[in-house]
Amino acid sequence: MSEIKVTVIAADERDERTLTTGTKAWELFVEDPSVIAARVDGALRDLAHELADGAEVEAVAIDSADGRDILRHSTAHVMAQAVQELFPDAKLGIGPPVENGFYYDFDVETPFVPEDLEKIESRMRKIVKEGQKFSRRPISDADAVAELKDEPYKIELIGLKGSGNAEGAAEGASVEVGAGELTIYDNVRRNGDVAWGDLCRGPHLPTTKRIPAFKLMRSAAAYWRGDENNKQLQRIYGTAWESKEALEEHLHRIEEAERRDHRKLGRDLDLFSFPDEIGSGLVVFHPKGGVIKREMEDYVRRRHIEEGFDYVGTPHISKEGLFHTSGHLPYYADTMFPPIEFEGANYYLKAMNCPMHNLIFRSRGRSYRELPLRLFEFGSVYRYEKSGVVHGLTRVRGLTQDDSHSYVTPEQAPGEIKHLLDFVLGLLRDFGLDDYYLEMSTRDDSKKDKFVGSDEDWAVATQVLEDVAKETGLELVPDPGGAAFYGPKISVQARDAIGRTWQMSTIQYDFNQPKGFGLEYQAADGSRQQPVMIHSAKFGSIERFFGVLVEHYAGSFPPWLAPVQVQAIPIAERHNDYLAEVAARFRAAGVRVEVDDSDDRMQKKIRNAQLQKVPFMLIAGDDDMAAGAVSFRYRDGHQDNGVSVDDAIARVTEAIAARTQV
RNA sequence: GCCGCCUUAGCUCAGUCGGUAGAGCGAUUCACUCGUAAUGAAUAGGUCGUCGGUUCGAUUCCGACAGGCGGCUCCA
Repeated sequence: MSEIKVTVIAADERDERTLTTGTKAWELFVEDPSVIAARVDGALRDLAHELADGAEVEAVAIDSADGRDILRHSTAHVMAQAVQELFPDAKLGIGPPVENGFYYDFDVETPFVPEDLEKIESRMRKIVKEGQKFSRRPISDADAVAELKDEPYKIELIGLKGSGNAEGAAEGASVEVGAGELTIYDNVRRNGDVAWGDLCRGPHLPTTKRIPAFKLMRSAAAYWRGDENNKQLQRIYGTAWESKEALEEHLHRIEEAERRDHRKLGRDLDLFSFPDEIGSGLVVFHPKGGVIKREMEDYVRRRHIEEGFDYVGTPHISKEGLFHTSGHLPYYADTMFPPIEFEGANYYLKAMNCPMHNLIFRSRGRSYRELPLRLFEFGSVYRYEKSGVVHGLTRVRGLTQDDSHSYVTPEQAPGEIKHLLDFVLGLLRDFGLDDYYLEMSTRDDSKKDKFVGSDEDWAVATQVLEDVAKETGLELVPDPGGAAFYGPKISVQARDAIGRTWQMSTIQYDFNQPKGFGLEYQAADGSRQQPVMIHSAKFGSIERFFGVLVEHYAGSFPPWLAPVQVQAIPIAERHNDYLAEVAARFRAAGVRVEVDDSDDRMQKKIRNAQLQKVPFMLIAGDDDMAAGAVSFRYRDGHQDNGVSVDDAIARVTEAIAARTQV
């Protein structure tokens, strides 16, 4: 038996080891049970991988990012085995790990119901307990096709791999068939019987016993290879973790997100509702939600004017010719409500504001001296969102954009885009969102019929946006195919308090609409030139931004946005008049204050104010009254007693003016 | 739009193996006036999402539609 040399890498340490030929990766890590795979020369491998001379080997722990992916992928296999044992006719789709879990798609006659998931889960526990070995077996394409003759979807994937298309075949398909040779992973029982097998490139855990904690979450339909023209398969989502504790924490995080759900908080805090009588995806703001909405709008309107925008107003509806000129009807008709026939013309609800703003630009001759010309409004638009996608405030059918269009010379465009980006990021910061990245949405060159304009114009527009985006130094994520039909866009993705990201602001470079509308300005040399227009929505939509703020703050708004800023609570009825006088002074200082003079006990009033997440509770009893003072109670329960009324007003108004959280 | 699940009082939810319903919170009224998260009592409130079908009888079974939830596709 000859010797080989390998290098074991751990953290920054490199350890040269001399081993006998045929040594498997697991032999290097026997003392560490958390190691479930190895990275050999940069590639993830099973622990059963045989090491070659000169190999560089790194342990992959189950609680690392790669380790969790492997764990979840293996758990997906166990689930698929359980499903096929319980439902022998189920055909396999794909089963990759995803963020926080995994899924596997199955073609079955009847969709899974919750009781099925329970059965599958208990069968999975049995398989885990059995300690079946994940055993890798290379196989030729032809043999694989023969062996998988009953698995039509797998055979389709093998065919795609042959055409070099596996990566694009479907999200997650690359975990089944990689670029190189095919492999099958057999699940082998302790007595050597093969219990189950699946086409898969791996790697996997050594045995099913190494799955510490998992849970099936839900089932849903999903189109085969993500294409709505294909058959729908039944997808089961699950999650798997390195320990029971980690699973519990994950489930707890889900609960936390549910606790913040803006749809629930919107009802609890009496902010807004979606009356059935009006229609799906159409929101009404109640008085308390209206306060927040108005504060948002007032502030944003003021900031736009400070940044050189002119406030304009346009109608919600227009004859169809306008949307032909803008390109909406040829390219965007599916997203618009059907027309209303009226006085011999078809009227459409507008889905975007830009055509109207173009008409304002065109209403008279324009000079280069007017540029950049910046038009801004809160424009209400209506979009026909498919019934299945409507979701709370984040996906609605009627929305209000804080929409602006900057008309500039081509030379001014980069500067204007930078101006808009700085403005947008500053606004988001003012609302407490200070963690974001940019997304660069470009045209999909393979679907040119979805986009209007020449290759050259698109190239210029994309380049200009990309240059400015890079200058910010923010993380820039490509989004191929995500552009609007008339031009590429940068969007700002903001992370909220619990790390979720939301698409907010967008900035789009448009050379098409100026052409379509025949927009022009007179240049210094007397010639007529075509401006570039730059679309920009800062919140994206008021409704969505509202929803994001509710979740970001979990309903505990900073004082400047809180519907009720101060809730005054008398200890006993005899303090009502005193607090009413104090409240009048707060009101005179511009503070939104309410006095709770109901019959409830003081403790109950505190509880109510707490549940309403009011930032300042102002309590007064005999002691305070005698001293001309009040006592603060904050949402976190801490108190500050005996504060003079003047100081109390100053404290509250300062917090409001500075837009700080308390 | 597609697949699955769901819809009972303002909210959260019981319940009826087919004989028209109940709790807690909330609301109203009365009593109580209390120093930092629920005082007590009484009262009101529901054509059981809508429309059809089966049935002597439907909130319950079946169907269609509407709305919601979770996904897929799509998106501010």
